Amino acid sequence: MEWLSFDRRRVDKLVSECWKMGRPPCCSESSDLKKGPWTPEEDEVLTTYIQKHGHESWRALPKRAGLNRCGKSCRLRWINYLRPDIKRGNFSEDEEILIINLHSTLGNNLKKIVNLEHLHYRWSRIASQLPGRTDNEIKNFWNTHVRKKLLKAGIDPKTHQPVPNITFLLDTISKLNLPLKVPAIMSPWINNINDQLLNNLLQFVNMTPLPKPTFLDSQCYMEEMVNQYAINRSEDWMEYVNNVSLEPQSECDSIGASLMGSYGNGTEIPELFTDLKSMSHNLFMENQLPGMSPEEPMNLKNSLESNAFETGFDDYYESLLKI
DNA sequence: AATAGGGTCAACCGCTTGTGT
DNA sequence: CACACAAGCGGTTGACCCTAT
Repeated sequence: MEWLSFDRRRVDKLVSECWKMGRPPCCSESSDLKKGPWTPEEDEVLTTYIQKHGHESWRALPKRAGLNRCGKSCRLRWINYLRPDIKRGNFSEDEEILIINLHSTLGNNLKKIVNLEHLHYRWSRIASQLPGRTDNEIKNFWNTHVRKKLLKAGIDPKTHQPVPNITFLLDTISKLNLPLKVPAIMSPWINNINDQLLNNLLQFVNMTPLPKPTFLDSQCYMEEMVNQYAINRSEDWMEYVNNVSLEPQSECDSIGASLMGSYGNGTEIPELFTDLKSMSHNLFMENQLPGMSPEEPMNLKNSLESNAFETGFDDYYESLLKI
């Protein structure tokens, strides 16, 4: 029970620290300090106090100023809203371009190279280049405007690279003339055709490119999953998958799991199709790929739903290529 | 007119980093 | 070096607003 002891150590540490200090942590839930939107009166009190005394200690500030808020809340309110040099209003086109440029250069600083989930954008560093704008404001602007704009233009907002086009990928696959023992779209994983195609497919499935250092690992991982499943074909396989060192993307898991089902003797095709259908549905209806015409997702979905079970792999594959 | 759904953004939460002792 | 505390940071939430039906 390693995971349990880890959590417990952490919790014990926090609890003992609280007892030692003889007070609850800042902004604890049990505290009766006010939360939520600030009133104009509170703003006035905070502004007046800071203009008169500054903010050398945020923790001590609310008590001295007579505010029933925690220091953290006061700090946020001052920095993001009350500061006199705050520039309010819409972002200009120049600001937007600058944000995108800064995001592409500063944004890819990886805190931990090994895991994309830990990719942190340096909003504060970006904000420091835009006088009067706060990191919070830029972060919101990015998430609500710029991100969507880039996606619409077919650019991955995380990498600033063009997103691979599904039609192009299917066309490429069709030229490879693969045996259709498994759905052709899945073949690259087990046939090891070429790295670029596999990478494109992984990008397509995950919506973002895999980090370069782990790409080959992902390929080996997929192949190893196939081998392990072919050898064991038992519930132990899931245990194996859960214990490998490389963390797979969840979508890859789903494809891998589907692929495993058909790899050994091909008797689990219906399950494979079920997974493919739901996977395709999720990919095309929920995460609509940028750069596609509006009809494409629906066409593919219809094609999958109407053809997959009745006509078998070859027709299914053909129907994909016709889109 | 009512309301469902989506967009926006201020504020919060939890974790990390920096600093002083 | 270890610890305690403050401050900073990025991700997420939820209230509010607008628009389409």
